[in-house]
This record gives sequence, C-alpha cells and structure tokens, in this order.
Amino acid sequence: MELYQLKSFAVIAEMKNLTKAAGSLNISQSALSTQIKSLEDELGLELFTRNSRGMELNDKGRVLLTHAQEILKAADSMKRKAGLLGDTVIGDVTVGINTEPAFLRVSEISRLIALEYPELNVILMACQSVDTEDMLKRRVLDASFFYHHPISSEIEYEVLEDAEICIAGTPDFLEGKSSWQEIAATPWVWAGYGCPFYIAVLSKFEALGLKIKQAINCEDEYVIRELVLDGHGLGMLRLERAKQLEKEGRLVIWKDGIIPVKLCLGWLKGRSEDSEVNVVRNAVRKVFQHNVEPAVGAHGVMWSLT
Amino acid sequence: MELYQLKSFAVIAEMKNLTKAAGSLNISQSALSTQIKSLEDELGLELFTRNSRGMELNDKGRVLLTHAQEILKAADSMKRKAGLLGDTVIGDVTVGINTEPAFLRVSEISRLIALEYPELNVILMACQSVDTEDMLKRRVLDASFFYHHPISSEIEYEVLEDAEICIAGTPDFLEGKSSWQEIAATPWVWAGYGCPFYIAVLSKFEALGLKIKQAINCEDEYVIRELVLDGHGLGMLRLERAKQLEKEGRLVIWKDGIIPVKLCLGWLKGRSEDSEVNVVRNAVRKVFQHNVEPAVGAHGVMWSLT
DNA sequence: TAAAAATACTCCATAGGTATTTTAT
DNA sequence: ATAAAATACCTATGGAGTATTTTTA
Repeated sequence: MELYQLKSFAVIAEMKNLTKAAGSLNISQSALSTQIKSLEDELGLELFTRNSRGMELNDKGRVLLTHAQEILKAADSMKRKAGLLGDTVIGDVTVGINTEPAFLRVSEISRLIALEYPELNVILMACQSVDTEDMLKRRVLDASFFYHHPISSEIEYEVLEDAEICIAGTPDFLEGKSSWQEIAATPWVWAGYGCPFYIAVLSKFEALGLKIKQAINCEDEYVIRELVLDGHGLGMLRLERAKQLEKEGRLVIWKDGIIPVKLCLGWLKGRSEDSEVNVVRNAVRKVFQHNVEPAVGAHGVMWSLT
Repeated sequence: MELYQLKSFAVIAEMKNLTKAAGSLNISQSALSTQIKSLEDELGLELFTRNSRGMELNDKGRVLLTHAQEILKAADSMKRKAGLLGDTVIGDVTVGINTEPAFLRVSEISRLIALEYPELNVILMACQSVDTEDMLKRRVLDASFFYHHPISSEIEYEVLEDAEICIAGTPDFLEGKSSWQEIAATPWVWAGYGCPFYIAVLSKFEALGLKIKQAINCEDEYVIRELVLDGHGLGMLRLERAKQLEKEGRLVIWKDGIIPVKLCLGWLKGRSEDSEVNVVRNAVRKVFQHNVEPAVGAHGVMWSLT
C-alpha cells in the first residue's frame, strides 16, 4: 500500500470512472486499472463494483475511502509543513562571543535574526578567541566572533572591523615608564594560554630578551579589567574601553602599547552552506556594513557562560 | 513521498543509526541511504544530522516525524480495517422470494446470516419465479428462490427441496369433476405470463386440444389464493397449504392435478464467487440440509414488495 | 454498437543490491 | 583504526505505456 495508490483510489471514487480518473492523474487507463487492482489484492477485498458506465464504490470501499482520505490529508499536511520549514530556520543557533556584547552589536544581530526567523533561538556563548576553533569543530558553536590569529584552514571567516588593544594600568604603575624594559618589569595581569594579544606582547618581550616579572593569570576579559583597575598590574584592554576609563582618571594607557587587531566572524568550512551558519553570517554582515539603528532589546537571547 | 519512505524515516529516527535501521527493515544500508536522501530532496530539507556515530534527527526532522507517524498510524489503521472487512460482509444482500416466507424458512436464514455477519442487512424482495432471471441479471437481486423452470445458462442454481403444487377450488367447482375436459371448462384464476405451474397445465391442455373457458388473471400467490377461496374459479396452490385448507373444508384438491416442482436458489453465474451470493448460498444450504431449530425472530430483515 | 474495464505484452525507471569511498572519531 | 554514511555501479522488479479483448447496457 503506497500513497500513490491511495490517491488513485480517491480520484476513481470521486470520478466514478477509471478512464477519466486516469486522465486526471496523467496516467494511462491500463496503468490505473492494474494499480487499483493491486491495491484491492493487497487489502484482500474489492473496493469498487465495476459496471459498464464506470466504477462505483461498494460498501467496503466507502468505509476504506474515509481512511484513505485521512491518510492523504495527513500527507498533504506534512508536505505543506515541509514547504514552510524549507524556507525557515528553526531550533537553536549558537554564536560564540569573545568580548563585550555591545561592541559586537549582539542585540542588533539577534533582533535581525528574530525578525526574519521567528522560530530560531539565538544562544550566545562567551568564548575566548583561542577556543574558537575547537568550539566550532566540536559544533558547540555554529559561528563565533574572534580576534584574528593563526587558525586552522578548516575554519572560514570574514573580517568585520578593525579594533585596537592597548596596554594599560593604574597611574601609579605606568607613571614615568616609557620603555619595554620597564613595562616587562612591572607586575602583570596576564591572560593564560592563547589570547592573541598576549601572544603578540609575549613575542615582543621575547624578541627583546625580556621576561615578565610577575603575573596574575586570568582568562576572563571582565575579570582582567577589574583586576587592572584594582591595581594588581598592567593588562590589555580594548582601546575604546580603556580611553573611557582614562578619561575617568582610573587608569593610564601606555601609548607605545597599542596593538591593532581585526574582529572576525568564523565558522567551520564544511558548514558554509548550513542555514544556521548563513543566518548568522548574513545578520552580522548587515549590522557591520550598514549602521543599523541601535538595539532596543534582545529577542530570544540566552546567555551561556563557559 | 511514499509510505515506505516514511516508514524508513521513522525507523531511522528511532534507531539513530542507518545501518541498524536497514537491518531492521530488511534492506541494505545503501538502499536506505538513497531512500532517505530522496525523501529529503523532495521535502527540500535535511531531516537528520549525520555524525560518525549515526544519524540524529534535527529540529525540522523532529517536527516532520510527528507528521510521518500520524500518516503511518492512519495507514496501519486502514490496513487493520481492511483486514477486518475482508473476513466480513457488510452492506445489503437482496434475496428474491417467490412464495410464502415460512415455506422458504426465511427467518431461519436471515437469523443465520445475522449471526455470522452482523453488519450485513438482508433485504427480501417478493419476486415471481419467472422474473428471477431478469432480476438477477439486473442485479436487483443477489440471489433468489424460484421454482424450477427453463432458465438461461447465465443463471446458476441449486435444488433445495421437492414440493408439490395442486389444482384446487371450492367444493362447488370440483364436485363430480374428474376429467381434464371438465377442468378446462371450469372458470380459472390464472397467473399471467410465465408462472411455471400454469405453463405446465397450459401445455397439458394444449396437448389435449383444450382451451380454458374463462379466467381471472393475477400474479400474486396470496391474491390467487384469496380469489380461489372466494369461489372465483380453480387455481394452483402449494399442496401443503391446499391440504390445510381442504381439512378446514374451505376447498377441494383435484387429485389428478398434483404437479411436482423443485424449489431452487439461483444467482448470476459470474457472481458465484461474490461474498453476497455465497453468504446466502451457505445460509440457505445449511437451513435446507439440516433442520435447524425454528426461527424465533428475523434479524435485520426488510420487506420490499414488487 | 459504444463505452468502459481488464488483460497481454513490452519497456524502462527506479528501488535495491554489492563493493568501494569518504568522513569523523 | 574503526564505524558509519555516502557513492558508484549494476541488476531486476514492477509500474507505465500501447494495443487488444472482454463485458455490459
């Protein structure tokens, strides 16, 4: 028993004439005849009485037609649903964010996505740049923001914006200091393993044969900022944010320690055609190309901290 | 989209592993792979995410699985219903009766049918023996009782019982009469065209060069009997019934006028395998072979008079 | 005789099988 | 290295077509 047979069954029942039904189904009279016969054989009963004017449902056929119609209706409903789903994206899309959401314009992005794909839930997951590759490969993330750094060729990305990172500290740490030697000799609030900025600074130190004197290690950007403001040592902050804090007189920026970085959005190469990836790419591209109006609220945003 | 694909879809979703699902469905892994792929193509979306451990429903697949299961459930229900209907007979079966229902044991027959086929409605239709052939051919009747007479080879029948018909009349008509000449000269209550008994008598008269003197024509057995009892003339009655009336002194049987006839059940040759025909045949055969207990009531019997 | 369904026969599309490749862990 | 899915390629079942026969009004 297959759907095409049930469709034929229903059409014959309606038209009461095999030849006309065959025309309506765009198959030959012969094909339809054998089709309905094989259905009758399989069900073990006759569905129609045949007469010289055509075919008429018999009592059993009448009973089974209601079943067939129910099945066909459900099948139509499934196809219609698939058609709708085909154009939309549902479920979750998980985006890694490597720094402050406001800088990444996260709420604007999620608002855009929510408008176009109301059934798609955006999950934000705080994620160090260095972990991006792993998180994308493990498919914990569908796409992720990161600061540019050497990365596997399995990851595809596009550059969104230039940014700057600076070395900053409380005034007492930086007053009168101007050489890398003096900077290296100052206590540091250090970000552990793979943070691209710290790697850049570290390689500078190594080139000059310097070693940092003392460090507190910490991964989280927010925590680092707090520790620096608290006078634990020098640290690396986004220039924009550091300037704000300098204006407030809470810290000083070391002018030689400004590093240009590129903000990127990355995804797994093999998933470049996945709708989840493309939804994020398109939304992010729109927000970073044109200046869309400022966010008024985050739609369907969930926070997930690593 | 066909049912076999939906079945595959459901099994893969349950087993989360294409290879195992293929085993369960008794087809090869390869066949199942292309099967589900073509379903995905047709629906225009992916149903599963493939990973190295197997296949997992994605969000859209989860939505569509519920639809697929609904369809499969309805299909199962239809098959189950067909299975039940295959063993039963529903609707109407129309049986022609050519004489008194008690003699035909109609209520026993319909009781038997009602027991075995509760959804089958027995319709009884009074029908002259001579009309049997036409009524069966026009499918107004599925089967019919009739007294044996020359009949088309398109009609199949079986003999149920021997019966006797006699010539009878009120005492004043038959007193002292003993020859065919005298009988022919007596007024008759005659049954028109094809009644087999009257044909038999007519041919006897013709062989003897006789003509009936006077006749009232009437088709209906009951009416004939009333007219005979009312003294309108001689008529032909079932011997059994005539004996009863003779005992009551209401009429006299002419001893030379007893004709043996065979009670038959007939049906259209081409329909000898139709369940409607066989239900009647089997019930009638049972009742006329063994003496089942007398009827206590007629189940689902409708009377329809021509 | 006409109209409809069934059937005989042929053809080919495609479901299914085997063997191999690709992919991910 | 292993386990799984995808793919290439082949086979064969059975669905569909044409032409014909059967059936019934």
